[in-house]
Amino acid sequence: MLTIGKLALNAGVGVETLRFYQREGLLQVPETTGKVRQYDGTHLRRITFIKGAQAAGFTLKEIKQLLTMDASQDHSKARQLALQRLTAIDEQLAQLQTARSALEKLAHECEHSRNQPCPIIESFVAEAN
Amino acid sequence: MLTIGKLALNAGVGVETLRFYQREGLLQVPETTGKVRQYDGTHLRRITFIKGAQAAGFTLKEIKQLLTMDASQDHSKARQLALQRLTAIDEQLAQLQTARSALEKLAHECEHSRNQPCPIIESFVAEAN
DNA sequence: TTAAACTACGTACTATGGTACGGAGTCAAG
DNA sequence: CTTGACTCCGTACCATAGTACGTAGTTTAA
Repeated sequence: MLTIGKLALNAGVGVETLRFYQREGLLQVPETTGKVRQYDGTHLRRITFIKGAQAAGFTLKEIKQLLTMDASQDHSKARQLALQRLTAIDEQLAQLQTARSALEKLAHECEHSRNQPCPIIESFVAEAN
Repeated sequence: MLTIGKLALNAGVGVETLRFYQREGLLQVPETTGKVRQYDGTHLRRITFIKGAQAAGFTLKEIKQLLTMDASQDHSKARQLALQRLTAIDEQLAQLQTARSALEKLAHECEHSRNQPCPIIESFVAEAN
C-alpha cells in the first residue's frame, strides 16, 4: 500500500501528474475509509501502461480509449488504434527524414560557403515554393 | 502591394496566424500612411521562410533567432542551430523507429492471438520495466 | 504533543501554435 | 452615400500535457 507520493516516486512521475491523470479519468481514485488514499500495484501498473503507451506516441486521449478497450477485452479496436498510430509514425518518419537530409546538406553547404547569403536561411524560402 | 487578407491567401495561412506572427515579432508590421497596412514580397518571403523552417522542425522561437541571424549575416550561429536541430531529429528518429517496430510486432501478434489479454495493451506495462 | 512532512482539493498558470470574437474604423462598388 | 467586405486591435479561448500554489486537514517521528 502506497500513498500518492510513494506511488509517484515508484512510477517515476510527479504527484501533480498523478492528480492530473485522476482528473482526466486515466488513473483510478481509490476508495478510502480514512482521509489519505491508499494505492497499490494496480495503480502502479496503470501508470506504467500510460507511460509505455505514451512512449509509443499515443496521446492521453488515445490512451484513455486503450484503457477502456482493456476493460472490455476489445482486441480489434486496440489493433485498429495501433495501426493508426503506425501510419502516423510512418508519416512522421518520412517527414523527419526529408527534413534531416535537407538540413544536413545545408549545414554542410553553409560551412563551405563564404558567400554572403547563408544557404540555411536562404533555403527555407526556396524549398517552400 | 497586398492587404493582410491577400497576403494570407498568397501564403496559404490564416489572417489570424499572421497577426499572431506580428505579435510574436516574426513578421514585420509595415508603416502605413493611411490605416490599412500594405504588404509586399518581403513579407510573403518571410512567411515562406517561417513555414519552411517549421517544416524542418524548428520552433517559432528558433525561427525568430534564425531571422535575426539572417539580418546579421551570422552563418556560424545559423549552422549551430541547424546542427542542434539535426541532433534532435536523429533522437526523434531513433525513438520513432523503436516505437514503430514495437507497435508493428504487437499489431501482428494481436491479430494472430485469440488468447484473452490483448498483447498491445499488455506490452506497454511489460516494456516500461 | 507538537512540528515537519505529506495529502487533498481547487484553481491558476506554463509553453506551443495558433483560432475566435467583438467593436470600431476603412475601403471599394453600386 | 451607403452597404458589405475587409482591417485593426485587444482579449479570450482551444488542445496538449502537465506544473505550481494556497489552504486546510492528516500523519508521523521526535
